[in-house]
Amino acid sequence: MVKYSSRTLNRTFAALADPTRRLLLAHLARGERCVTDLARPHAMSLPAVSKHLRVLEKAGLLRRRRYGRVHEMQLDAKPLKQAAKWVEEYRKFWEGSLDRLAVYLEKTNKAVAKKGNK
Amino acid sequence: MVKYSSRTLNRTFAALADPTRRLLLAHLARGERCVTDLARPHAMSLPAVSKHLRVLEKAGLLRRRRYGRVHEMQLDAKPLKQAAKWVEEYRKFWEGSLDRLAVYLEKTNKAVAKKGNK
DNA sequence: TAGATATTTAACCAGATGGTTAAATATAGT
DNA sequence: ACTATATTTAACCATCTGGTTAAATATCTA
Repeated sequence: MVKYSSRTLNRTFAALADPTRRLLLAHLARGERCVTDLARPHAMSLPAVSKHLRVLEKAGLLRRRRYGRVHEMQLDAKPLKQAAKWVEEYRKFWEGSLDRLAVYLEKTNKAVAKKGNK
Repeated sequence: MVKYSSRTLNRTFAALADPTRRLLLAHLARGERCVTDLARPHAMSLPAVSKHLRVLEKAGLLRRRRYGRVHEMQLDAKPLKQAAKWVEEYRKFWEGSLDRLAVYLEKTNKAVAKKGNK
């Protein structure tokens, strides 16, 4: 068993739950970018993107450095490591999904038989 | 590159962002459970747990079968597979984090030198 | 049929989220 | 000093979220 910080997982998964933020991370994965560059491909205002970046920052998924008026963002994937570990705990369950389906169908049939029909 | 359904990832990550729901999944991983059993260890009302279960269900993370008045829940981890794949795309970034830190420090020093101090 | 049990639905509430526009702040360039 | 650029902050709004309590629904048991 791995030890997880609940708050960290909350923030990490919540940050990943938004498609704009996942795209921002993907862009960051291709190098540091300033806010304006990161915002350009998104059909939304700059303040909206700024907010998304702050969410990612609070989740520890990016670091910010200021060079004059320009804020340079850098991906920090470390929180994803914990998230990945958490998800991996369930790997055996999706890998065994066919066996599980068989059990499911068997049980269903029993239940149907018990009720007489449908 | 893997193909992801954005909606599925939205729902999966959002479902995982709540600690109550993560606990419910952990309990489900130990076998099927009815709503009352799942609710017992949680310090909240039954309708609250019922809502959480519906969120998990809509995210495809559990299947529900009714035996009379009892609803039996079963973990379905398949959506986690996609989530895991998405996260894994970033593995190289957290594994290379030390190299990245070195780059970071070097750049910082350059910037500091340029500005003269602090 | 009456009463207990399992679960959901409804109505409500406070606070978070994701967006907007307008204004403020900070820096850069002329 | 003025103007342009990069970014945030503020104020606002609609919708979602996570909880509550009370009532409805469905089923089981006596």
